[in-house]
Amino acid sequence: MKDRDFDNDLAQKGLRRTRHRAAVLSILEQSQQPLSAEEIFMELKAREMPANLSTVYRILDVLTSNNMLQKLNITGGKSLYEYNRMVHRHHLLCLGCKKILAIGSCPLGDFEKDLAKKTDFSIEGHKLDIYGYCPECRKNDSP
Amino acid sequence: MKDRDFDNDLAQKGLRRTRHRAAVLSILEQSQQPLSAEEIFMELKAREMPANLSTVYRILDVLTSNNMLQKLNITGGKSLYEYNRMVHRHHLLCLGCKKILAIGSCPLGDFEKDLAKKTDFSIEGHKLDIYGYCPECRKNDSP
DNA sequence: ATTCATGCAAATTATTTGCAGCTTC
DNA sequence: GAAGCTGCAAATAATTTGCATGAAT
Repeated sequence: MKDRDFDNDLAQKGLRRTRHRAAVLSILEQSQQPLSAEEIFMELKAREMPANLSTVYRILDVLTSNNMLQKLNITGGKSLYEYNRMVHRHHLLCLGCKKILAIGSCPLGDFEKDLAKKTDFSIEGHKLDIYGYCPECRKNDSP
Repeated sequence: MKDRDFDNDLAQKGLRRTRHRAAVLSILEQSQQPLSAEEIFMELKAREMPANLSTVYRILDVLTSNNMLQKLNITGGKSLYEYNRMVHRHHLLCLGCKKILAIGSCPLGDFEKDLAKKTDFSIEGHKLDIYGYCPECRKNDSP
């Protein structure tokens, strides 16, 4: 039932509806955190719908270029993917335990307008990630 | 004479002063753009001070962990490094020609305070990259 | 003299690609 | 049936590591 919705989303974008694509969308839509290709690969296996890792990468590519997902390059290591909820979203990362929280609000609207004026760029978007230590890690590491 | 300064900087951090380290600092300090490990590798060769690529990576690592450089993971491909000028700096990337401009100002001070209050994180820093099309690329691609 | 930096080659990690067979339209 | 997914194995790209040698303290 869940996956029906994703099938429609895929069709609307003119993409073929395959079990794997719908499943990837479902996994990311349900996840609180952005996931790596490999984590998605494992979750697919857990859902009895195993796919090859390269297939996972190809699916993530298609869905990202169709704006159904967003690709995050936060760490320099592996890329993370999240369901694109179409609301403007940023991330707060814990430097200790590496957990990632999504942040709802964004203070950059006026700043971008200003910047466009100053630089004569057309501003298309931005990435903002904020780093710190979460309450738990601060407690455990207190000097 | 330039490199003397960097030697001092290295010494102050308790790091050994080697020609290669000073040269990497000098290259990045003089560069308008963040550079990749490979670009630095080539620039070292151009300056008649060739180093092995893995040495370059090791140098970039040390200098980054000592806060003399900043590592940027903007693209998901190769990491870029820039001289840490200790002023708060962000980047404006052209999606067309991939040029990167540094932006001086940052609007996030109050936002971070707010966020710290709401989430109980201690905020240590952030990364902000802004994407758009530069004047030239807009001219060339106008539909 | 000791500690650490470097070069080299080989290993690792994340991701991409070519091609044959199978699904979806 | 044609277009285009998928699996598999092999290729690539960026970065890391082990070890012997050489340079900085």
